[in-house]
Amino acid sequence: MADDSTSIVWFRQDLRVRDNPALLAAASRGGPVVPVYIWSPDDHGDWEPGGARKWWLHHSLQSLRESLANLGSRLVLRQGDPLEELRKVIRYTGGDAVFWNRRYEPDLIGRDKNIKQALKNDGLDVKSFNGLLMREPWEVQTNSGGPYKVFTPFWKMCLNLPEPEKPKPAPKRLPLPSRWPASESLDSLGLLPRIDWASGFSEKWTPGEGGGQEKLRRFINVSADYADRRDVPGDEATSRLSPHLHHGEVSIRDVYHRAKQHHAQAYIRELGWRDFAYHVLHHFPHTPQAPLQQKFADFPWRDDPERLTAWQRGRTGYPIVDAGMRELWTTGWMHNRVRMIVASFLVKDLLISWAEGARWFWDTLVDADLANNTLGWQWAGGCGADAAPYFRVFNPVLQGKKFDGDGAYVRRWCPELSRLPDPHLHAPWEAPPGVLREAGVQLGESYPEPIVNHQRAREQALEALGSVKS
DNA sequence: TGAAATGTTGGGGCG
DNA sequence: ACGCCCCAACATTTC
Repeated sequence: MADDSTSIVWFRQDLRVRDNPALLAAASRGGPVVPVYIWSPDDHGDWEPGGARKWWLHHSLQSLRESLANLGSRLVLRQGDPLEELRKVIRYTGGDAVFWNRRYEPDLIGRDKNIKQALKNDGLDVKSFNGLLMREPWEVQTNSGGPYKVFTPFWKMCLNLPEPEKPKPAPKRLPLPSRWPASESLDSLGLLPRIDWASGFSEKWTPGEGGGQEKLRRFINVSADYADRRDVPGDEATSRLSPHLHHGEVSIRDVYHRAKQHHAQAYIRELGWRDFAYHVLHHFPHTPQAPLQQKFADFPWRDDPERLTAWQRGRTGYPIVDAGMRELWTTGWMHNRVRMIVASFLVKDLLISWAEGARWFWDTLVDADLANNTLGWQWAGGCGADAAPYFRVFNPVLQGKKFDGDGAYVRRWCPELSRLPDPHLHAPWEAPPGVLREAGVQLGESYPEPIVNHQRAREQALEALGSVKS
């Protein structure tokens, strides 16, 4: 292999320099390397990245540019049709190889396949790698050769397979080609919101590889408590790695091996859910749009814009639900236990379609991920893989008392309730008038009355969902 | 990765 | 001392 042959690395959902197989493959050829990112939102079909993720992407690209600068390189930013832009870069730099790490969204698999074939026809060396998952969707099969629809047997099978490889360090340096292609400015991609609703995000998040490594380090130190405390949203016992993992800023292999060293089995199992979500999405590519279980195809979900808005804005009158929705709006993220609670509330208490919830999460979550979002919402909706049975209805008051007993979470996100004593915090409408007055709470004024009666809503949901026939 | 309804048990109060 | 009731605590079943 000639030392001067130039390699293009097409960055996508792998915005890191450590343990990046495509980047390492390029670097190991010994010649110049051209890192490229192409903004092409039209390729995502109905699932163009939402507002929160675009905010994240902007900052992540900035961070990647700095990481590459530390290796003596730069990042070429382009927008438009990926094949066209790649060809322009190849022509300009005289590159003879293109490497990338695979993506798995249904719309992108087809696109990438076409690009690979076209570039091969151009006479280039084209290779793709796994930079995102412990197991790629097709690596895991039932004994009869089909896809899994239930997590536990899927995970059992995964545990029988050889371990994910150890992560590899970043390349030492990336030589520049003699001709450097033009790059658009980061601002010109228009990723930042016009109205600055994301100001709360930067207090909580540092997008990019450095921020991800920092979160990983912090989490590993407390990971011994994960199994016991991961369901307590007022604690910081979960990893908060999801947006970093989604954007590929930390390597899943890195996370896996660090967690394993610390015997964080319960956490590794959660990483397994992520692989499972990709597995299901790959084998059932219609699931972002339609329920996996056919019998739910025509379910008469309610169209109730008023209640949907109340849910979105955190004004349902159920403190744990409202706290979660406000955390989401303010920080672009929500604790996983609370995601289940608010999802159950939308789908079962309000009988609004899981798809409406998925849409809202898609636009507001910095970790919005088509596989995880689809699996999670269909789970809550009872219509997906390993779905919650229709009769499993979360009681928002009991969930609040059980997982936020000291009220730290609700008090943080619903400060207008913060002076309510613990016994009434999760059901303010049941508090005696004197207690409410004392706490400065005026139901219907400073905090909403419940928009539905949970007991009645539960019965209606059981009746409606129970009539679904297979 | 639930909750409510129903059933069972066992201890304490009390006539 | 005994039976009866109450009810909390736990277990099981049902949705």
